[in-house]
Amino acid sequence: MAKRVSHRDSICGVARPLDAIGDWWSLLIVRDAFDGLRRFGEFQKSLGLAKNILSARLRNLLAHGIMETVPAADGSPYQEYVLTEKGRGLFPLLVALRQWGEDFFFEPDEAHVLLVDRKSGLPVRRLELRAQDGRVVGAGDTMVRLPQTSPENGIA
Amino acid sequence: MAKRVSHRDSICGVARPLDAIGDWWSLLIVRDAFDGLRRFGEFQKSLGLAKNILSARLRNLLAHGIMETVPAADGSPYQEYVLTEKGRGLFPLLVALRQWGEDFFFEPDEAHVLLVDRKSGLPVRRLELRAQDGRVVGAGDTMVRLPQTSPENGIA
DNA sequence: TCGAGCGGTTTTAAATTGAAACCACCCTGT
DNA sequence: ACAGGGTGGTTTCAATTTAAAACCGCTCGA
Repeated sequence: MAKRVSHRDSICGVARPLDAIGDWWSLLIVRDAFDGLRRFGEFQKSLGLAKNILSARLRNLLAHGIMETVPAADGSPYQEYVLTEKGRGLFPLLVALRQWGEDFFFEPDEAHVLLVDRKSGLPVRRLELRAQDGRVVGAGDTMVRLPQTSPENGIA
Repeated sequence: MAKRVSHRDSICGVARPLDAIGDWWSLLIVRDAFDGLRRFGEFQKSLGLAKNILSARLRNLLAHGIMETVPAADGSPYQEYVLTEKGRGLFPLLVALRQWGEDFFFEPDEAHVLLVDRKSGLPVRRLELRAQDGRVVGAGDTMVRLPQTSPENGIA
């Protein structure tokens, strides 16, 4: 469960969150939670994974503060799993993943779900990274700056 | 290697790309590739993973068209691994992951790398999802529309 | 009080991971 | 020619993780 990462990775800002999510199942659970699923059985039916795995993944998400349990909500004596603010912070990541999937994993004419703005019903725009002045920047237009040392290339 | 996902997932637009990436190591390899790393040994030294694992992950990334091998580049008789356009399409996802990490995985005063605009040297803006009319939309402002059926809630 | 649904845990086999050893190829020096 | 080192892997094997299935306990309604 606790995958050890190198020091370089622990400061890098990418490996640490990856470690918290755990594995892909966790991300699919989070996606379903955004969909409004809350109950153990709902996740299990939606994802089709074994109950012990789901149990372990939920426990991990709870331990990392990505989800939390709330007592009842609709009378039943069971608890429900809901996203915390930290968990809701994963929304852009899921959108990025979805848009990447739309770009490269579906044939142009292949049917797939579409993320639309609830108010207008129109598809949302593409995620774009912008600099402070509003320019859209790509990977090559960015670099990472290390904490106190001199700048260095890449997006590390 | 080939994790089976349900039909619901195969159309969902999230599970399919997840399956292609494979696991977290692959995403760290892609991150390093954005950093300019190209050689087997560079990846291995940077990530500190076993050579057989790196070999398997690179093979998987090649198989999914996320990276490709190019013959030489600098005289050496070896091949190099570079991102394809599909692989470069993962940039927003990595940025989303990084920004989430910055938000929730570092103490306010804790040193961490910063993604900056290369031209201005200033930090990049936050990724924002916008509707066609330019409004910033969050998870609750969106829904998914299935291919030919009636609309349905959630971000599925 | 019986049974069913829900939410797990335990058990067990199978698959995956990862460390280390091994190997092949090319280049360099002598 | 050939010894040695760097690079890029594959193979081997033990240990961990995964996953399916059985089991368990609780609550509720009949």
